[in-house]
Amino acid sequence: MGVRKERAAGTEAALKEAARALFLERGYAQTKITDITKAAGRSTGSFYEHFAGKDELLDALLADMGAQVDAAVGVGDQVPEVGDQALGAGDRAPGHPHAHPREHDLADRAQLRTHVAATWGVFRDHLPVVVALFQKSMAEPPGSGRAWGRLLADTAPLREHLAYMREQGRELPGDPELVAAAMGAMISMLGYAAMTGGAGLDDDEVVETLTALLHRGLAG
Amino acid sequence: MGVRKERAAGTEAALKEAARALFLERGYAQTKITDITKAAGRSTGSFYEHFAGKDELLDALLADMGAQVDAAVGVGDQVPEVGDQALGAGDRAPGHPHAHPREHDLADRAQLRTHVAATWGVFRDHLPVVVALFQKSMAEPPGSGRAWGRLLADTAPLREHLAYMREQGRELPGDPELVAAAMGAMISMLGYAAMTGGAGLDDDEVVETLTALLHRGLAG
DNA sequence: GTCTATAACAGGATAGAC
DNA sequence: GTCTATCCTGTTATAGAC
Repeated sequence: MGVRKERAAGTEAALKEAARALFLERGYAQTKITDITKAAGRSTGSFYEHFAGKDELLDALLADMGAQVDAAVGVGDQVPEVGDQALGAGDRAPGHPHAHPREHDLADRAQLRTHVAATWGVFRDHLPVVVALFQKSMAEPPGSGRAWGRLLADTAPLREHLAYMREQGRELPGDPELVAAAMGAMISMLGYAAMTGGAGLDDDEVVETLTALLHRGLAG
Repeated sequence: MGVRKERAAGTEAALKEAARALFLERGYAQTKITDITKAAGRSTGSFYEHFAGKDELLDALLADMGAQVDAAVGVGDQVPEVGDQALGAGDRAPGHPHAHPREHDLADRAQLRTHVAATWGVFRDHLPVVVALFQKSMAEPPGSGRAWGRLLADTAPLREHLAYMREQGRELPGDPELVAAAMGAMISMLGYAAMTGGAGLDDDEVVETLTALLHRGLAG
């Protein structure tokens, strides 16, 4: 962190960092490759030396995020699936390493809260990437139906938890798949809106509120 | 409906209809003006005789939708605000005519269901426009914070209901504004995903499930 | 690896005849 | 009002020197 920035960090890192900042500020589609190179202080030609295009850059950012999330939660540890649920599990590398126990009881307030908080935390910690991913997925052809497929995929672990609950005789508000999708939709959409614009919002308060709402909703 | 289509219906109507179909199929951003004119069997130049651009075309579609929704619910009638809540209330014409009673009790299952069903119905009945609006708003610069502002605006009536409930001494899962936003986020995101891809989904089942989830969540 | 310059190509919007 | 033809702008991607 000398007078001149850590240019030694490498062009690739500089491009990534610039991209993160711009994706968060202007959005994915609005950020042109030349914007990124300009912000990073590099040339257009140099960009293509490192990435085949904007999509591939986002892939790289996604991989970085995946690695950090994995490192943060540890393999086989708790609530890793909510990280996936945040968005992008479908786009993630092959074979998600998380073999997650379906016995987590979401009717238990503490466990539910942990799940909600984990998702919220991933949003918070990787906002630029999550935002870019979200925007990109929302720009897809509606007719493809991929939004639904993604939502189902991202909430699959949640669905498993709910299915297990039902097997235990607990009464749910509806089909586990649908309820899981509804929960995921709520958290991700609210997360996107709140974190890109909810200035005075306290993360704990939001997690607390969502937990309360869903806890009552699920446990009755 | 003769051999050759009702070309007499007018170019403007043809363009609108083509736009609706394409917005739903390919998405708003991906639909080029030339795509619309081609589908409508008109020329590029003709398009600009009727609309200043794609945005203005969407405005026109939105106005049509607004008129239909107003006609359907009647002024001063029940649950018109959920129509707004669906999306776009902020983009709507000045002075929303709906003076909606805040005394609606969302802890009452029937009233809650009516609200949920109304929102869902607007999605269903005006899917192309809602989808286009949704996509367009998600493409905006995240840094502008408009997503949050829109969510708050669209759920304002909901918030009023919740605030009233709280005044009546009922305990909510959290701040009315936040809870309303969460509810709106859930319904709109799930609606988008489900209606653009949830093939075998039954509307009644979804409304029933959402109502159950939220009813428990709010009423405890 | 990095740069400058430029090719290649959308896509939006307009001009002017009919 | 509608058409065809064209202009113009912004962006991606590449070529080729350093």
